Parts: sequence; C-alpha cells; structure tokens
Amino acid sequence: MLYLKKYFTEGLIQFTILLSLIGVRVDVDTYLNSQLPPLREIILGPSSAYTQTQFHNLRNTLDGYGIHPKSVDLDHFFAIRRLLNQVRSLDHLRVPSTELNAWLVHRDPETVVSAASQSSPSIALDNGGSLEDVNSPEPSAMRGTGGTSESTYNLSGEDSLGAVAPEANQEQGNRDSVDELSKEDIDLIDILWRQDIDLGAGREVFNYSSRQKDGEADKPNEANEEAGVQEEDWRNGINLQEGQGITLVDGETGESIPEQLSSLGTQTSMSLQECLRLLEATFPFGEESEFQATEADPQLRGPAENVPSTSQGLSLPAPLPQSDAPLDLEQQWQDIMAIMELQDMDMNNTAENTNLNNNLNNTRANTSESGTMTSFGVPQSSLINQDVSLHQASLPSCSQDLPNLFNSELDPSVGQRPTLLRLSSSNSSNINSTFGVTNLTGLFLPPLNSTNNLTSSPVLPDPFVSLLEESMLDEISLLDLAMEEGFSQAQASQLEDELDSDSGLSLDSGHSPVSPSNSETSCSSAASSSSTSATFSEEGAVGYSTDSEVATAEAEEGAVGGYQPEYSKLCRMSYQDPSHFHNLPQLDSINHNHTYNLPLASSYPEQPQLLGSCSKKCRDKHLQQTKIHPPREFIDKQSSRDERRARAMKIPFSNDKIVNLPVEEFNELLSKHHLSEAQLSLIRDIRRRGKNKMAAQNCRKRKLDTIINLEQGVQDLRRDKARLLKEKMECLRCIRQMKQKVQILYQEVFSQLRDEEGRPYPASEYCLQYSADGSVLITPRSMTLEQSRKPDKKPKDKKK
DNA sequence: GGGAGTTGTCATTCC
DNA sequence: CTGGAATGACAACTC
Repeated sequence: MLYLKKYFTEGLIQFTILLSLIGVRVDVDTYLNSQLPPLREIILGPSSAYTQTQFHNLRNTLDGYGIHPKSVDLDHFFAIRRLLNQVRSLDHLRVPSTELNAWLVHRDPETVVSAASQSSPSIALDNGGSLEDVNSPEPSAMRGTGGTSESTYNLSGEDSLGAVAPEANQEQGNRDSVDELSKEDIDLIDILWRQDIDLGAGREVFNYSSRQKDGEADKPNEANEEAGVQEEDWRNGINLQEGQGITLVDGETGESIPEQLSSLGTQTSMSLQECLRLLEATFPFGEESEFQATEADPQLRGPAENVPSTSQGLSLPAPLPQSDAPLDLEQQWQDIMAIMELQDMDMNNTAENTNLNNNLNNTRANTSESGTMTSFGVPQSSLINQDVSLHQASLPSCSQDLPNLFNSELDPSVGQRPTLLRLSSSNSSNINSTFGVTNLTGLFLPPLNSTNNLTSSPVLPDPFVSLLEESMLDEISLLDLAMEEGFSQAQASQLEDELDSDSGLSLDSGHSPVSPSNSETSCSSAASSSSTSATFSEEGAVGYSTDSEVATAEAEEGAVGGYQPEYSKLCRMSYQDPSHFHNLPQLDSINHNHTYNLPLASSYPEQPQLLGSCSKKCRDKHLQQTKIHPPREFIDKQSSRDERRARAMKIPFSNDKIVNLPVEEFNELLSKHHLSEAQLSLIRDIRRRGKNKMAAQNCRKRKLDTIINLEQGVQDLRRDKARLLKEKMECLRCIRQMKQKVQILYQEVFSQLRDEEGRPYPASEYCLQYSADGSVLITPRSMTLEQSRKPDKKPKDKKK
C-alpha cells in the first residue's frame, strides 16, 4: 500500500507538474476530488488518519514534545514537517506555485513527492486539504493551498477533522521520502523553514505557542514544563537562526549560500536558479500582462495570479532594475510591517467580520454540498471574496517581494525582523488556539473554508490580499489587544464571544455622556423597580420606604434633569444585562452596587440587587432576614449614613428630595417645615453630599469617556495611518510598474539606435539620458559618470 | 491578608 | 455671595 501510494503520488504529481510547465491544464482535483475512497486512501493513507485524534497537536505542541501516541516515528514526522514547511516557504518566490513545484522536481525526487504534494494546489486540494498541512503558518503556503488550511481552522478550530487528516497524511505519506534525507538535508531544511518563519509566515510558530499554552492548560505536568522550556529554546532558536536563515536566503541572490549548499551536498540553490532562469526564458519578464497571458491554466496558477484585479500587483518583480528593486522592496517591506503593527491594534468590526466570514464559509459549505459549485469547485462566494480582497492587492505583491528583499538586502531586513517576530508571537500565539474561527489563518487568508478544501477550489486567493483586509486585521488586533491587556486565553476566547454580542466593559464608552435621560426610566426600573417592586410584592412593605415613595422618587428624578443621564449610564454599568459579564471571569469580581442615585426610598428595595452581588451564602442569609420582617438594624445597615442621620434627626422628607429638588422647591420645602438648626444643617449637608456624590459620579464617568474617546481616537489614527501606508504602497507599486515600462522602452529604444555606420551602440559604453525638455540623448557612460559629478557638463552625441 | 476596583465624602476651585 | 458643578484626594467597602 505504501509503495502504491508513493508511486501514485509521485507519478501523478510529477506528471501534473510537467503538464503545468508546458501549459497544459491538469485538473487533478477532479480526479482526487471525487469521493473515491481508494484514491483517498492512497493519497492520504489509511482512513484512520482522518479520525479526530488531535494529531495535529503534534505539530502545535512541542516540535517533538507532547507527542501523540499515534506518532510512531516522531523524528521523521517533524523532519517531514520541517521539510514541508521549507518547501512551502519556497512559495514566497515571486513565481507561480506551479513553477515552484517544478523546482522541487529538480531538487530531489524523494522530497518532491511530499513537498509537491504539499505545495501544489492542484494536487493538495482534493483531499479536503488533507495533503495540505493544516498548521502551515506560511502565507505563501496559503497561496497555494490556502483555502484548505484555513478552512480546517475556521471550521474546526483546534480539533477539526480536517486538521487531523493532513497531519496524518504528512506523516504517512512522506515519512518514507524523508527517510532518505540526510541529517544535513534536514538541518538545511530546518534552517530554511525557520527563515521562512522569520519572513512572517510561520503560522506554525503561532500555533505552536498557542497550542503549547493549551497543552499546558490541559495537562499541567512536568512534560508541559519541559515543553515550556522547549518552547523558549525553540523561539530562541528562531532568533538565533535568523542570521543563518537569511544567509541561506541571501544565497539565492548568489552571495553566500552556494558554498553552504554545496557543502551540504544539495542542489537546492542551483535548482532554484535554474528554475528561475527557465521561468525567465519561458515567461519573458516584460509586461506583466504578457506574463499572465502566457500562463497556461489559471487553475494551475497561484491563486493570486488568477485574480484579474491583482494581476498588476502580483506581477513579477524580476524585470525591475536591480538598482531599484532593493530599495523598493525594502520600503515595501517596512510598510508591510508598519501596517501589520498598526492594524495590530484595530478593534472595530471584529465580531461582525468574524461572523461575516463564518457565515460566508457556511454559505460556501452549503453551496458546495448542494452541488452548486463551479466545475472547478470554486464557490461563487469565494470568487467574490477574492475580488473584494483584491482591492488591497498591493501588499501581496510586496509580500512576494519579501524573499527578494531578504535575498538582496540582508542588512535592512534584519532590522525589521524583530518586528516580524513580535507580530508572530503576539498575534498568533494565542489567537490560533483560542479562537478557532479567528485563527491566524484568517490573517493571511481570505475566508475560504474547509468546503473549499473538500471541494478543492483551485482558484486560491492570495494570502496577503486578506492580510490587508482590515476586518481580518481588526479581528486579530482585537484579540491581540486582549492578550496585551492580560487576558488569558480562555478569557480572550470568551471575550471574543462577548464581542459578538456586545462588548461588556466598553459598553459605556461608545455612549455619549449626554445620553438622553429616557434610559433612566428603564434603568431605574430595571435596577430598582423591577427588582424592587418584586421584592416589595413578595416581602411587603419594608421600613419606611413604600411603593408610592418609589414612584414619587422616580417622578422627582424625572423632574430633576441633569443627573438622570448619568444615573442611567451608571446604572447601566452595573445593571445592564449582567449576562454580558458572565462569560468574563475577569469581570466577575466587578459586581459592585452602583446604585448611585437611587432615591432613598428605593435604596432598601434594592436588596435583590445587593443580594445579587453577594455570594450565595450571603444571599441566603439575606433572604432569611427578609422573609421575616427585617429588623430595624438591618434597614439601617442598608441605608446610607445620611439616611440614618436623617432618620435619627427625624427629617420629615426623604434624602432623595433633599438632594434632587431644585433650589426653589428645596427652600420651599424647608420653609414648610419647622426644622431645628441641627436638622437644617444636616439637610444641607445631605444635599451637599448628595450633589457632590452625583458630581463625582459624573466626573468619573467623564474621565472614563475621555479615556475611551482617546483610545478610539488612537485607533482611528492608526487605521488612518495604515490606510495611508496602503495607499503609499499602492503608489510605490505603480511607480515600480512605470519603471519597468520605462526600462522596457529604454531597452527597446536603445536597441534600435545605430551609429553613423549602422552599428548598434554597445550598452556597456552608451546609455540614454532624458533631458528636461523631453528629448532623449545617447551619451557615453563615462560622460554620464562625469556628469553626475559635474551636473552642468554638456552632453554630446546625437539626439534622437 | 492584600491587591484592585468601586463608591462615597471632603476640600477646593471655578462658574 | 450663593448654589452648584468639577475634580483631586482619601477612606471605606467589596470581591
């Protein structure tokens, strides 16, 4: 069986690759996509691999620690994993994934099988993404098989069936191939793989850490401690290996890696270069549209290339003048980092977007199941989504520049890498594990889902297209923010749920401080009336407060404008839908009695609320007390100091009236009663304190609103900055394209120039210069150099 | 027992 | 000048 699988996979993949290279469209998915158990069995291995065994946790736990019992050969498994990730990292190249597969063929037939099966969309798609590594962190990998991976994450979170199968498949399908890898090869692959992570693609890093945390939470034992140490080592390893990884990558530009590679006895670099040369020869790096046109089959192309609107953005950078490319690429890389950092904090529309994506995914799932998919298995929704995402396609092009950037501009990129790592750790570490739907895949992938996996949609969106989608970023950022604010994973996940409905603590933030006071009624009624009246009805009259007093008090509150809004807001803070806070452990402790301005009459009836804030034991105690006629002491205890004082001084009206009556009515009230000086003094103190109390509440509320508004302002500014950066990148992309065109025109013009004797000008000796008036001069390069020193020197030679 | 958050109160300033 | 709003500071209270 194993042999058959290997044979079949190799043959099929290689055949597909070859066909794709010569421009013949091969829709392997149609074959593999069919529910052919034998075929699936062959490709994916025994069906047991599909079982929901959390096998994928192998990858995410500890790179060899916390091994699942099913992992018979763990070394091989992880070696394969690194290999596969390294292969996927190759997808960073600015070449269609098909060509990448071809390069893999060149590289090593043994690895090609596993690698190609992982990276080739046309092959991997069918098995419900089973051939695709679910935990593949690289956006580049997503470019090829993004839909599959994301889908498994979206739908299943951590324990999805889809996530299981790929892992098992990897292990079973590729172990044999890795067996033949030398240790050095594996090391090299590991280095490259880490380099890929450094490039910002390592979702596995994220999953790793997050799942690591999950694992620790689930199994807090020694193994987990060891795992934690391992994680640290692993992370450090990433950092330490950066230089190595970059060095290797740099070798792609012909600097240092050839030696290393040769020493390692691999042909990776050469193969890659050969492949690129082949690509250049096959698809002349001229107009991007031409290149696109030469593409044989959109289905075999990378997903990005399929998208019409991104055709420019995803164009190959190869024709760029070497002098320009590094700068542009570096700049764009910095911009990407800036955007990612900036939007890292975006919080708005998260829940909506998440739901939207989920709904979209569900819709697609239903669509695919109902057979309304296109012939390629691409749901219309996904296509639409791609189109939507394409508006921000500038980043994808930049993302594809990344490898080149790292290759050509080593030093500048090094400075950026910490940021990338920070993103990796902060964004992903918790998100993937905690939020099954909002995992990091969403960051790099448009919301395709497992449906696409199972239906093998070959038109896969560019991963970095969705990277720029603010919704995704907002979501990630929000979660990231939650992490930064000290939420645990569980809390964060609950927070996510909260966000879907309505945010808990920040509820008041959005409200204007001058909210209409009509809410006061509902608030007071919700806070006191509903609960209190119920209490009254059940317990009868209590103390000196009566229902009528409550009613009058409320009426008076209505008459006294000004504080009601605050009261309502404050009341809302404490009373509004406590269910909002039930899922927030960090908020459980915040259950104070915020009955700021409740009238005195209603103070005592608020016992239910007060009891609500007590523990169960406390509540029972109170219940016992209230079932009998509550003793006077209890009433006093429940009353405020001023209430007790007023009672002691036999003040003939409620504190509520004292505090809330307008000055005229208040004075009139005082004049009606014959009060002693002590009583008058107490009344005035009560009024002063009551006023001040409300003022303090207002003040605090204003503070809170101010802080929240400032936060919102910061978020808005960050969003604006990110948007401007995106626009800037778009402009840079346009400039780059214009430069390409100019370069092409330059070559064309220069090649047509002839001297007096009809001979072409040697490009090494002459060059074209553009004058300010629009004319073009051909000048010797030596003169050009001199001119650069002496700008005013006059050019000679003929004018075209 | 102590930390953190909430609430009430006082003193003060300002309108 | 008075009433009251605003606010910092402090203490009490709760979790």
